[in-house]
Amino acid sequence: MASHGVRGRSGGRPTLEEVAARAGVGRGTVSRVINGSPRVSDATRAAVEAAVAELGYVPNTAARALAANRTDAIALVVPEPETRFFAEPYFSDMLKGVGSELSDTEMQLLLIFAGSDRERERLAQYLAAHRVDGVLLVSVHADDPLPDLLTQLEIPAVISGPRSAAEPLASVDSDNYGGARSAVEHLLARGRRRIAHITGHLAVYGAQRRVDGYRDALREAGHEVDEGLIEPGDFTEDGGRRAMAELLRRHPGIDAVFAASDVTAAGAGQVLREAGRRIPDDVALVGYDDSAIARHMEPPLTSVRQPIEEMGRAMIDLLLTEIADRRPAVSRGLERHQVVLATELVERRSS
Amino acid sequence: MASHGVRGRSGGRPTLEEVAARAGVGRGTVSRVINGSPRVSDATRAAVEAAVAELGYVPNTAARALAANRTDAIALVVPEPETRFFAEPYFSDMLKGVGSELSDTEMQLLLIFAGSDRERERLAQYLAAHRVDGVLLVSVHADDPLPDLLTQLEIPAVISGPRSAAEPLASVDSDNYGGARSAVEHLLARGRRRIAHITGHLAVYGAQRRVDGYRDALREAGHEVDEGLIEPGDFTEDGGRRAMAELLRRHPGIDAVFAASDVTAAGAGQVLREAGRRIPDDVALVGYDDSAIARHMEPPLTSVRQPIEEMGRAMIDLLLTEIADRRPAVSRGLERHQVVLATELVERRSS
DNA sequence: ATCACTTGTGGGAGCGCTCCCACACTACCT
DNA sequence: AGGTAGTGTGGGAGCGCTCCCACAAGTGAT
Repeated sequence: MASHGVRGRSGGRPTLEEVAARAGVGRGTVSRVINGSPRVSDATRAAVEAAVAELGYVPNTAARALAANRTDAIALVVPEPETRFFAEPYFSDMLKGVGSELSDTEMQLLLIFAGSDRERERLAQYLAAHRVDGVLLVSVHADDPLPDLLTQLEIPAVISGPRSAAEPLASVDSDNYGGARSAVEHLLARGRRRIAHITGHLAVYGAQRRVDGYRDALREAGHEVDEGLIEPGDFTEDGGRRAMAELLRRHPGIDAVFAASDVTAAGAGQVLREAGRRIPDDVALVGYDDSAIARHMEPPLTSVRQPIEEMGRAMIDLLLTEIADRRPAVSRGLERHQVVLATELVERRSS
Repeated sequence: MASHGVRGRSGGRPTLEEVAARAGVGRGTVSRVINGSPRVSDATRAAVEAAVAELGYVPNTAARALAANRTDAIALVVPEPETRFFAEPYFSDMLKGVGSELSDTEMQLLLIFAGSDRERERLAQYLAAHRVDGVLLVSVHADDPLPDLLTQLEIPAVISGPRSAAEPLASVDSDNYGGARSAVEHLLARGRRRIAHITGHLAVYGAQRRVDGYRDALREAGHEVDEGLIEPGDFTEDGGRRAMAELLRRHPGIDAVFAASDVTAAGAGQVLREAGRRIPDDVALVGYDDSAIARHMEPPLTSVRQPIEEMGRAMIDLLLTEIADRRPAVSRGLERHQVVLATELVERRSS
C-alpha cells in the first residue's frame, strides 16, 4: 500500500509516456532527464523529476536494452567449478574489488561458472545472445577457447593474467616478474646463496615471468644462474613435493627455495622436513600468493602478495572503458590496454 | 570467421523475420517453433530448424522480455556481506543445489549481495524494476523488510528458513524440530541424563523449533524437562561461552550439552575444558550444522547435518512453480508451499 | 451440401524505450 | 533588417519479439 500514484492502465508500472503526460512535456524530454542529458532546462528537469517521484517510475530495462542495444550488465566468468571458487580467497577478493568498483555504476554484475562442459555450452549460448555488454575473465588457461570466442563475437573483455606477452585482449596482472625478484632479493639479503626455484606450470605466462624474475635477481646481484636449480612444478602441492625431492637429490646443498605458489611451498616444506632439514635454519622457504595456507603453515610462510582486490577494480575500469569506446564505433586505438600492479613481499618466519 | 550464413542487414544478428524468410514461413510460425509450441507440422518445424541452424539464430532476450513481460532470470539474494558468504559452506552448498536444479532450464541465476545499506538500496531499485521473475531468499532475519517488499511488488519468492509458523511466503526448511530430537535422543541413548541445551537466537524461528525438539525428546523418553537447563544463546561462539559458564555455575552436574550451532558448541567446549571437564568423558557435546569447524574440533564434534544442497533444489522447484502459476493469473491456490527436509545426525567423538 | 470444429499458418498490433530529425525560440552577428 | 548559430523540445520510427485474431484447409456429423 505504498503511494502508487496515478496509474495509466490497470495494474502496470508507469511508463515514460505517463511520466511525460504528468509533467506536461514530451516523451523525449523525460528520456533526456532520466539519462542525465545536459540539454534540458532546469525548470523542465525539476518538473520531470517530480513526476518521476510521484509515479514511482522505474525504467523498463528490457525496453531500454532493446532500443539501445545494450544490457548494462557484465559477466564475471570463472572457468572453474564452484567448489574451487569458494575454496580460494583469490576469487572472493577479486569479487570484492569488482563489486566495489561497480557500485557507483548502473552496471549489473553476473557471476557465471563455466567449470563443466555443460556449463561452457550454456555460456557460449549466453554470449552468442549478447546478454552482457562485457566480460571479465579470471584464471584462464593458455589453451582456453573462450577468449577467442569473445573476440569473434566482438564482446569487450578483460582478462586477469595475460596468456602471453602478446595477449590481444585487455589484461590486468600483478607484477610476476617483480614479485619473484623481490622474493629472491630477500633471500639473498638474508645471506642465502644456493637458492632453488620451483616453478609454476610453465604453460602459464605468469609462471614464466616468475622464472625470469628469479634469474635476473640472481644475475644482477652478481651471481651465476645454475639452471639445475630451476625445477618445473605446476602450482600444486604434489608438484611441490616431487620437485623438492628432485632438487634435494641433485643439489643437497640448497639453502633456500622460492616456490611459485604457497601450496607448492607447502609440499616442498613437507619433503624438506622429512629429509631432516629445518625451516628456516637449514633451508629458507618463500611462497607466492600470500594465501591462508601461508599464515597457517608451521613456521608461517614468507610469501609474495598480489593486490587482488585492486586487480578486480582495475579490470572493471578497463572493461568499462572498452565498452564506452565501442559504443560510437570509435577508431579502436592501438594503445595497449595492459595494467600491471605491484606485489608486496610479506615476511614471516620461514625465511 | 565461423559460418555466419546469410545476413539480412549489415553486421547485425539474424532476427526472427530473417529466419522466417529463409524457411519460407511466417514470423509467427518461427516463434512457435522456437518456443516449442505443439501446433506446428513436422515438415514446417524441420524447415524452420534448418534455417535457424544455418543462420545461427539466437533469440534476442531483450525483445522477448519486453514483449512477454518476463525476464527468465531469478535472483539468489544473500542479505549478508560477501565475506560471510564465502566463509560459510552453507552458501556454497546452497548454490550448488540451486545451480544443478536450474541447469536444465532457460532460467538465469543472479547472485545478489545485500549486506550493506547501499547494496540494499540498489536491490530495492532492482526489484522495483522487475528485473527478475522470482527471488530466492536465504538467511533472512525475522525483522527483515525484504520479504514484505517482495510481496508488495508481487514478485514470486521462496524463503529458506521461515520466519514463523505462519510464514506467508513459500519456504524450504530443514527439520529443526526433528534434528534437535535426534541429537537429544542420541545423548539419552548414550546414557546421558543431565542434558543442557544452549539455544540459538530465539528471534529465529528455527531456534525455537530446536528448543521444542529438545523438550519433546526428553519428555517422550519419560524425563522431566528442567527449564533451567535451557540457556539462551545466539548462534555465536561467544554466546556459547557465556551460556556454558552460566550453566556450569547453576548446574555443575551436567553430563551433556546440545548446542544450537557448531560455533556455539565450540565456545561451550572451551569453557568446559577450562573448567576441567573432559569431552566426551565428563560432558558429551553435540552441535548443529555439521560445518567444517565440527570436523576440525578436538575431539571432532557430533553434529546435526542439514541437507543444504537439497534445500537449494527444493527452493528452485517451489519458485519455478510459483512463477509458472502466476503467468496466466491462475487462482492463487491456498495450498501451503512449505517444504521441510530431514536432517541427519553425524556422530563423532565428542559424544 | 451444409455446418461445426480442428489444425496449421500468416501477420498486425503493441510492449516501452532510444535515437534522431524537425521545429520553435532566442541570441548575436553583419 | 536578414542571416546564422545555438538551445530546448516534441514526437515519429523502429528495436525484435509475443500475443492473438483471422483465415485457409481439412475432417466428420448431419
